[in-house]
Amino acid sequence: MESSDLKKAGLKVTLPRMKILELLEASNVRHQSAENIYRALLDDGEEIGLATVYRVLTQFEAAGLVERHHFESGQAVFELSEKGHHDHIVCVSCGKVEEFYDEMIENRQREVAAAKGYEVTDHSLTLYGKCPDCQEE
Amino acid sequence: MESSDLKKAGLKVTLPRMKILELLEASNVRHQSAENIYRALLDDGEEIGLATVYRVLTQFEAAGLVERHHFESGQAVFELSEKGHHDHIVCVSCGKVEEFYDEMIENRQREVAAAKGYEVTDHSLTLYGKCPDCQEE
DNA sequence: ATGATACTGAGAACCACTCTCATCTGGCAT
DNA sequence: ATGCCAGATGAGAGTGGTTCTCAGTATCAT
Repeated sequence: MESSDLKKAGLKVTLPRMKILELLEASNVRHQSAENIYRALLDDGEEIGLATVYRVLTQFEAAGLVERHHFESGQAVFELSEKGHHDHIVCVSCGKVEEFYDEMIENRQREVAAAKGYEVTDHSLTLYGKCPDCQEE
Repeated sequence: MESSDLKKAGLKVTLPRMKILELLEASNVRHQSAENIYRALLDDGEEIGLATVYRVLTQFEAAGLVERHHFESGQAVFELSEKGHHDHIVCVSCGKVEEFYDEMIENRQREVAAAKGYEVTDHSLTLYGKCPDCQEE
C-alpha cells in the first residue's frame, strides 16, 4: 500500500492521506475509529483535522482501500481492505475484534437470497460474545 | 399484545405506550424508525413527543417486546418481537426488509465461535441486495 | 515556475438520539 | 369516588459522531 494506490484512485498524494495510510498499516490494531486515528496522528506530532480524517477515510472507502464497519459501539471502525472478504466476531466485554471466513455460511447466504429472488450486493455478519480472556473474569 | 404485556414489564399502561404498541401491530410495515412512528402518531392526531417515542421503544426493547436493528441507514428500526429469532435481507434500492431464518447458518455460526473459544451472546446477519421488484427497473 | 484544481484545518452545522425539568397522570390507598 | 405521588410525559436543550463550509494552502500537469 503506497502512493501509487492513491494515484490509481484518482487522489492526490498528500501528507494527511499518506499519514493515515501509514498508520493503518503500522498499527497492530486493525479496526480503528476515526477519532482514534485522529488522536494517534496528533500524538505523532502531525497537524491534522478530524474532518480531514473522516473525509480521507470516506474517500479510501470509495476507492476500496479501506472498509467501514458499524459494530454496536456507535462509532464506525475502519480497516485496511488488503484481505479478502471476511466477517467479524466482537468481544462484548473488551471490544476486541477478530475476523473469520466460513465458506459454508457464505454459500448458504447466497442460496437464501436466491430463494427470495434477491441479487445480493453485500452482507454483514457479526457475532458478539465473550472472548476466552474475558470469560476467565 | 396488550396492556397486560406492559404491566408484566413493570410499565404503567399509558396512552403513549398503548398507541405505540397498537401502531406497531397495525402497521403493515414491520420495521419502522422512531421518527416514522412519531410522525404516524402525529398524523393520527395524537399529541406525543419524539423523546417519548424513543423512551418507550427503549423500554419495550428492555422488556423484550420489540427489537432494535441498525441497518445501513443511520437510523435504528424497531420491530415487534413476536416471532422467534431471524435475520434480515434489505433491499438497497427500495429499503424493503424481509426476514429469514436458516438453521444451517445458525449452527455454523456457533461452530465458528466455539472454534475461537467465544461464548456467543448475540449475532447480527444482514444481507443487502436488490429485491425482485427493483431488479426490473 | 505557474496556474488550475484539489485538498486542508477549524469551526459551524447536522442528525439521530438522550437528558432535564416542570407538569401531568395512572392506579393504589383511602 | 377522591387524593396522593411515583412514575410518565412533552418541549426543548444537550450530546456525540459525522459532515459541511469556506478561506487559505498544496499538488501536479504544463
